[in-house]
Amino acid sequence: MPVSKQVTFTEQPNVNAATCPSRSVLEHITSRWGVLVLAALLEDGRRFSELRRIIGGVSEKMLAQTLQTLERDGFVHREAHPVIPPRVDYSLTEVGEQAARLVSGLARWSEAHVTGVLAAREAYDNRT
Amino acid sequence: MPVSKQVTFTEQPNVNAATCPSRSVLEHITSRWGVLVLAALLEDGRRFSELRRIIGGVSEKMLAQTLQTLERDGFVHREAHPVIPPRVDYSLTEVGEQAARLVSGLARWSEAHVTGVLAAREAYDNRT
DNA sequence: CCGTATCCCTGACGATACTG
DNA sequence: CAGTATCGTCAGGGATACGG
Repeated sequence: MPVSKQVTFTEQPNVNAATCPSRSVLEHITSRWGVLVLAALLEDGRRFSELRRIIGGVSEKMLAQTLQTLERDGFVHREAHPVIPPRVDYSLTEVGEQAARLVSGLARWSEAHVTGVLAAREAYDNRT
Repeated sequence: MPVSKQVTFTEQPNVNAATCPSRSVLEHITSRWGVLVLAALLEDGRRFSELRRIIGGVSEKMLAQTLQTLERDGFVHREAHPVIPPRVDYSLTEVGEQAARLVSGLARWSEAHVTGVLAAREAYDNRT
């Protein structure tokens, strides 16, 4: 790749970071709650309330929104059972599982290096 | 991992998503400009103005802020040359290169699947 | 050239209340 | 139980101006 080219991940000229469509995919799967939802579903299919409990600190609104976004992108399958009380199961699709494995790998890498990063931060802060 | 456990990536009980320290690492390397900076540096060391040009649409403020964050975390090495006019070179550290390869992989995966995702979105929107 | 400082605004997010 | 609706807050990020 020539030096003069922009970094766009699309190989198309004149497509900058802001308008690059793959950015939206990346943002959805690496979002604050997207990562945790994918990780939770990677282990097993879940109900809404299960997800809410397993992922600590997520509001109903954000969980619903995250699940809708991931469903719309084709990463999550939603199955509503017409029973009383309502029951909805969420699971990963084929591509969703690929995505989940990738972000999960990134998360595990972060976890493995968090000590070193914390040390680096302290060293950085302690230098005048 | 037992079903009853929270998803925290730390294996520590009572540490929820919001306070999990590895989240901050993940957020820094997957941030809007973090991804693009790492990708740009993965190819080659860069000067500030080079990065600004290569990454379209980034403000000086955000580029400086992103580079500082990544430097503080120990992912980016900053070398200021005491010359007139000022010249500063940025490059990846060892861990920074690992991080860059991972996020770059995720970015390439996103790029490869963007067509399918776009189709999924349209299908989702067209169902009543 | 390489940033820092300031202002300001959008939109992400949480809290709360309500519905099928 | 599984959401939707509404409101308020506040931090991310752009624009601009200025400093070393």
